[in-house]
Amino acid sequence: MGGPKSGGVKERRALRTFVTFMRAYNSMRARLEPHIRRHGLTASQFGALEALLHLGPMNLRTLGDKILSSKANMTMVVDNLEHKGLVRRQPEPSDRRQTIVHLTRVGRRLISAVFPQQAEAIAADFGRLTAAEQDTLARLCKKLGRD
Amino acid sequence: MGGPKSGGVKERRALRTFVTFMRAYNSMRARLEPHIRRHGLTASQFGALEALLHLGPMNLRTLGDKILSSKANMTMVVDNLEHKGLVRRQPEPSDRRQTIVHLTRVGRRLISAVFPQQAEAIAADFGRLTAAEQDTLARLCKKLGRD
DNA sequence: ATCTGATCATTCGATATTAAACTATATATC
DNA sequence: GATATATAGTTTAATATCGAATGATCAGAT
Repeated sequence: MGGPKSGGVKERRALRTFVTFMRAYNSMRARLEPHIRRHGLTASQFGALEALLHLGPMNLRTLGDKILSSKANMTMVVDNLEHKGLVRRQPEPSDRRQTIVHLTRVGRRLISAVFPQQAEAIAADFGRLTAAEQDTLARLCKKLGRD
Repeated sequence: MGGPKSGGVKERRALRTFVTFMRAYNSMRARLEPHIRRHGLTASQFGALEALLHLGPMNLRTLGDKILSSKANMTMVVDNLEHKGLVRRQPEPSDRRQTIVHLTRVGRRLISAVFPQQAEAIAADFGRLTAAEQDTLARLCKKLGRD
């Protein structure tokens, strides 16, 4: 278990790795987010539009699961996207508890234009790593990501 | 540059790695944050208290830099910590623009108790990786984190 | 047919977060 | 010393975020 105060060797190594991991995440986010905001979108709004583009219309709950956001928050995000005319809500007759979110034509055009730029920025960012290094990173992240 | 629609091989690999990386981050955060919240602290509040414990009193700007948060946000975070009696603001006579944030005795006791538990939880989380894997992860994250 | 428990979306209240405008103070330049 | 520029912190307005409570609806059990 290590010393009583400073934590053991294992703990110190984990903390060191954790801090580096968080820094990498934040650093990448700091580089990528301004790109999205330049189009007047927040990260959540971008995530929602991207999910709708690539997975098709879905209800709020499912959309929230995709972008790792609570139900309560999705109401807000979809509200704001709706105000911008990028999505619309459609009642689901087969289950009247549900509301299906669709991209509007404007929304589809916007995310279709923004996503490739974002993908390119991500690729540029990961260009710091070789292909083999990316595969290693992905493998390690998968082990961390499971729950 | 790859195909006109789907992006090149490099881009697809980067996107795949990116998604896995984000999932790992979110998964870890989801496991660690409830732990902090059980003590009535938010992630930002925990980060601020931790910085004050390990680095000593500092002004709002510096504290914001440490926990990667804007000046405006620090005003709010420190406000809330002050309301809870965990920190106090102290005017800096040598530069009257500045306000130094100190831990109170209660705040110090709280973070001194909570931090080791959090460190332990992080260590448990990273226990999914071997020591060598953690070092590899840290090395790759360092390459991603620079800017 | 009705009751019970689960699910979907919304609302509410609190905190986080940023950008931009603002105040007060400090520093540099002339 | 006056003026210009920069910095620290706050305020404001907008969005994000969560937990908890609510209302409507659905599905399964009795």
